[in-house]
Amino acid sequence: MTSSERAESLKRSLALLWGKADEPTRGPKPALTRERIVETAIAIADQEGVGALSMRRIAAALNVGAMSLYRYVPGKDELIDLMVDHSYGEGPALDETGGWRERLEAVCRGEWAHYHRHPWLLHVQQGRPLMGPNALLSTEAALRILDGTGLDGREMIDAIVTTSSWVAGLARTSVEASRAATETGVSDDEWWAAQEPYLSDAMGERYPMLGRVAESGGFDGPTDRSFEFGLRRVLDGLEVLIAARRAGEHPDAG
Amino acid sequence: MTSSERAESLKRSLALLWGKADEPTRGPKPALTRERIVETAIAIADQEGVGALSMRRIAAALNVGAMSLYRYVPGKDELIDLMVDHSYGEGPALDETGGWRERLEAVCRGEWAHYHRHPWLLHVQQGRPLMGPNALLSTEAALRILDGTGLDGREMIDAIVTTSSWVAGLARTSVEASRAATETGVSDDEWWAAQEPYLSDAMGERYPMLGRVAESGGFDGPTDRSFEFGLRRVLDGLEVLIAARRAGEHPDAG
DNA sequence: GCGTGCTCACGTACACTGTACCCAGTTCGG
DNA sequence: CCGAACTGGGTACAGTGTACGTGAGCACGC
Repeated sequence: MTSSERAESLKRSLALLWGKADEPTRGPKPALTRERIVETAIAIADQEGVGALSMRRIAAALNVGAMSLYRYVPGKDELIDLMVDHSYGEGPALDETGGWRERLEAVCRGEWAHYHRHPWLLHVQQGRPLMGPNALLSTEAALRILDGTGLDGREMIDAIVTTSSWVAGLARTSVEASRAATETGVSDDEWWAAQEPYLSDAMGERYPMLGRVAESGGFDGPTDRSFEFGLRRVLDGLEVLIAARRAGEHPDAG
Repeated sequence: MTSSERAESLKRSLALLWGKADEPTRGPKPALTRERIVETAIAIADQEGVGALSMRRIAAALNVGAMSLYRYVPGKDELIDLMVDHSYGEGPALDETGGWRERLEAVCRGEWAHYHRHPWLLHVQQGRPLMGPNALLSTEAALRILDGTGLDGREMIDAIVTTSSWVAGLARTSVEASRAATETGVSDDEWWAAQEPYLSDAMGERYPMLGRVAESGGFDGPTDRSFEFGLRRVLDGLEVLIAARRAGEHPDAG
């Protein structure tokens, strides 16, 4: 794909996201809609994993030929762009009352649940997210939470980036662990049992800390406990900054 | 792949990681070594992206046939396991002096640099990481940092999981953004310019906060500034907990 | 020494993937 | 009513991971 081709693809995605693609009147009535394709694709990705999401698989679920999908969507990349933005439009609107901390906590819990509902979100391109209508709405809501905390624009963005990055990072290990368990049929217990001979060889000799932690049961994979722990720490860290801002400290001192 | 097949593959990976595979004496001398294959694969993944990492590509770089690699490695999954653990054995040993905060900060900076050196790490299975020798060593070193802070075993693990998750989450967006820029030839400016018409349509109407933040220049993608910001917040959050522990608070109150 | 059998490299083949291209059938505007 | 516009879909191609089979090379037991 050349540079200009990718630029063209970007324009197409944007037009699709904002529904600016003009529909023709001539010709036979379409058997499908873009929304039906997107929702079917999301259902497949949710249930069978992102690895099972192929154009042929989606087409089969819709009882059409594989190439018919390309009448509605320029390619798989653009379809995924649509899936991402569509998923952001699911949940209920956020409660806009309460302090920034409880509201930001609610956002984190929402993202945590969202990633577990749609694990494929963690496996698609997210470096330069297409800002669709629903993604914009989510960002706007998150920003509104931090309005009035004394943070400037950059800091508000960075605060949201920090919490979102943490949730995404943790959700990725959590989601992949549970997917690995169900897909491979190797349970967590079997997994650790297989590694145990090698680990216990190493522990006690060169890795004393690992041995101590293993005895206290620290190695049971990322759980909700890890989420609750991190949530408090990250919000505590933000609270330190916000308290300093409200006490009137100069930005450079934060 | 059936359940028992995956269990077998797991055992093979472990044996490879710990070098317990006994070498035969009969037959012709091998033309390759497993280490050479792993290092070549890492070089390709670093330079050309994980998408370009195919068995045929690796074999071509080593001047052998694609199937020859399967004499040294059971499959691509196991090769990636080896690549991951190999990459953990690169950096210099950590400085073991100083307070927990500066040492943990150094770990975070190390991971940040590590992910930028090997972006493919963020795209491989990490839900149930195979604990190879080098991975164990890194974990041990991180745990040792938190020894004596008053945290118990579970909390030490959760603290490390929290910082690592945040670094990984942020690195993923950062790495993908820069890769997208070089691979597609669409610069950051062009990217935002393409979206601008749609965004400015929405701003001012329904998304006032976004408009304000955009004016203050908050939307320039994840940079080192985002990293420095998050680093302070996450460590501040941990410091709140550790200070409470040292003041003798009961764990349930944290 | 020498055959036996283990181990090597590698070619072929198969089931997948995304999607470019082409063609036949449908439907509406003029 | 007829041509233009549009639809669905078949075929084909260049990729992927890897199962399987074929010879060639090397070390050991006799």
